[in-house]
Amino acid sequence: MTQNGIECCDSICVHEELLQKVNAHMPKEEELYDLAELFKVFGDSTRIRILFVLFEAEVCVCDLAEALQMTQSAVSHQLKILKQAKLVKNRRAGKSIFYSLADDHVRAIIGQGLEHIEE
Amino acid sequence: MTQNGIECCDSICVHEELLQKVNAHMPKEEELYDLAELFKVFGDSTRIRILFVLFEAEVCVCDLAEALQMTQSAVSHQLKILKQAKLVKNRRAGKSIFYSLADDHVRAIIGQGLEHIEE
DNA sequence: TGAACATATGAATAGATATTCATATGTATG
DNA sequence: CATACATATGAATATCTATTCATATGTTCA
Repeated sequence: MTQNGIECCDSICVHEELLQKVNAHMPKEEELYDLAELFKVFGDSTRIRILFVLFEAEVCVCDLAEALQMTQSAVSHQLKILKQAKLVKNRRAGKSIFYSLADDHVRAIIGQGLEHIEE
Repeated sequence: MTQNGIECCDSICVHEELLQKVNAHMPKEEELYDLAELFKVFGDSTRIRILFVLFEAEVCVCDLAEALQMTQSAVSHQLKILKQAKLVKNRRAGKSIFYSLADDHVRAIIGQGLEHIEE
């Protein structure tokens, strides 16, 4: 242990205070898991592209597939994931189903992400 | 085609205007990819937990391992990923290496994520 | 310099995931 | 009601990824 007391890492001198502070502020297991699951949804360029389309307008599945040059099935699978994460919502109009952004968190999160990578 | 012109989805009547608008605003392939890569880094509960520890203080690897009850190796591998994404930085102090948050985007992004899941 | 310690890293493995293909569900229309 | 169309979904596969294990790198100190 040195004068300032911040020396590391003998098992004897693990920083107990720090560990207690960390444990006090660490979210619960479930919240951490949900948070990771949410970001996982943003962590795929196909889904990111879908979200960028929805930034422009409410769109039906077949237009999404056309816009992104993807299979209807692939788009549909990803839309399901986006919907489960409550990032998009949909409504039926005849045979078609139109998707749109669920709320403004999507823009906010992607906006922050863009800021970070554009440094 | 119906009166209002927003009927979908015969190949004949894909919404050309929409597609053009989408293409005009869609980021480049590389930017989309980088964005997805960034969120992928947030999309793992181990890395989220590491970031929450770093919210409290600058910490060495062995304390991180202790705090999270993980192998030094596992922590080190994840720290590498966080560093590549420029979410954390490090400095050497003797034998130890201390990690800390690279900038405030990390807090902002996680904050937005927390807001979303807490609805 | 050599021993002990803190961290990094490569290879291997087990588990997760995006797309494809085939098909089911649900809706409008003749 | 039967057909065509738009979307959803289950299974299979190929790819990716987090952890583990063994070991390498880099630092301190005697």
